[in-house]
Amino acid sequence: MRETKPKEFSLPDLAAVEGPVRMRIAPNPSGPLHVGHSRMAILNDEYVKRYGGKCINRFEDTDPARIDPSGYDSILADLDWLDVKISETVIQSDRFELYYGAAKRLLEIGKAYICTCQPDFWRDLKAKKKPCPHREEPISEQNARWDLMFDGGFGQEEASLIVKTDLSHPNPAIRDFVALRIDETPHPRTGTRYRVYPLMNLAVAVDDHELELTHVLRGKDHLNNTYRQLYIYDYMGWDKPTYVHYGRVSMGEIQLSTSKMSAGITEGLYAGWDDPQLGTLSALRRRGIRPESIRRYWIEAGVKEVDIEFSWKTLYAFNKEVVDDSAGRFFFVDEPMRMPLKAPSALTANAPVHPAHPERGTRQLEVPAGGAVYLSRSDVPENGERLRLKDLCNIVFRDGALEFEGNDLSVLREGVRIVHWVPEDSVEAEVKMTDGSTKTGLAERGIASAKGEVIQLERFGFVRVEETSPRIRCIYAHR
RNA sequence: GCUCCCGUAGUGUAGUCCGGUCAAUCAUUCCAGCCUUUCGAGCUGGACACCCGGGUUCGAAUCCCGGCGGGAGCACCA
Repeated sequence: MRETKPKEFSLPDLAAVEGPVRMRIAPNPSGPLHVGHSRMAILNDEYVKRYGGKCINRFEDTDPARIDPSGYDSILADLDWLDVKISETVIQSDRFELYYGAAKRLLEIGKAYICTCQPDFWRDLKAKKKPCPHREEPISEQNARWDLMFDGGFGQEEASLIVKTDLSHPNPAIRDFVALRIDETPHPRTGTRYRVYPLMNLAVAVDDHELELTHVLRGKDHLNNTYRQLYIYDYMGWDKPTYVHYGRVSMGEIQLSTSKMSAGITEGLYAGWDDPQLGTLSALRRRGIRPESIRRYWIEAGVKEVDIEFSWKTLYAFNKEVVDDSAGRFFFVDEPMRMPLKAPSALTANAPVHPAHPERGTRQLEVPAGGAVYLSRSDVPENGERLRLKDLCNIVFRDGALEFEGNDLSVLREGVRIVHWVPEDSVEAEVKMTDGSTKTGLAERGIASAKGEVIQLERFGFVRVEETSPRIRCIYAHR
């Protein structure tokens, strides 16, 4: 059965939808969000938008050593910028009692045990499909050890609560898993109030159930975690949400590892989390990449379980579409070379602010008689070569000067190149590129009024004007 | 090593469940042409794919088997 091709790309329908959905995004507050993270946020948001319901933000901060306290705020800001609608935010470090309760119950119904083996020893046994000596000990023993865990009778790695699955499970990743551990590291939010920390599989299963989620969307790197969490659901007799696992995204060259970005910042390699070299959302925002473009990208990528390669080219193409209509045009000359212009009189260019919108007017650029213009080094013509100075006139280059050669546009048919230029009264400007370099040059004066806007530097690319004083500073977006 | 998942053009994606209308969709990319004003703009056109091998069938991208390839997990991280 063939259906008419939808003009707009859209996500496939979710399975098992009965009324409003409840979904969640579950960031770890270890730093700001990057493009990779934006996928889960946007996908969840899209489905909640389609079916109605709620999208819950849950901070997963159950590893005190891996939290950057600024993440709680920066992630919320990033989500807001992405236009992801959060109905409610919960923080796992507020909910430890809930996890303890579930863990205690698992212990009491014989589906969990407290192990005091050396971790390596326990892992080896597991690999051999053998139970550790504590696995089948009586409940009284287990309870005694539970108390010791909480009272401080055990130190880090001396005891942990383990959920039983199936030791003979063919997949070694699914056999018994740790659910509660002891950690003395102070937590940024709760300090030393707790010393027993849940691990993700316990916390996630309990929360997904408590929050009454209908659908869980996650990367397929969590596939085995899903299988583990399902054991908890079964033991507790909970209804299961519908899981969707999407494939891995390979992002290519760009640096996305939170720890590496953080290290790069301290080393001075990057100016901050929003350095244009990075793939953080704050960096993209600075460059003028619009959230709509990112959203469209992830919608087109879909939720298939295949691994995909991220294409910056495609994202840029989408962004160009979003941004082009409102981007005013300006001339910027990189590596400027002063070229005397021999013309019979003063010249004035009336360059359109936007070629598709004549109603927005023109930029008037004056070249006085006997004056000069600047060209980019790479545009300097060869002796005898003719050029079209865009929106100004035709010239021929002879003996180090540009000679006026009328204004007849038909020369373009002969293959004469068109180049951009700036007059002598232009202002210094710099463009921060995404490879960390900076291009300096001259821009027409009018650019000073475009602060904060995304503009197109003709024949150079789209940039966002970040500062206009004391000097013009732009961040490069894409061509 | 063990386990699981996946395999349509350069990159994504539709189609695969319910085999024919698929000599395979759309987007992006790339190339060419057009355009008396830019462009890396616009328009038009073009190029590029069903991992391989068997089998079932009148007919397979779609079903079966085998191979190959890619990814993930086997953490007291998430």
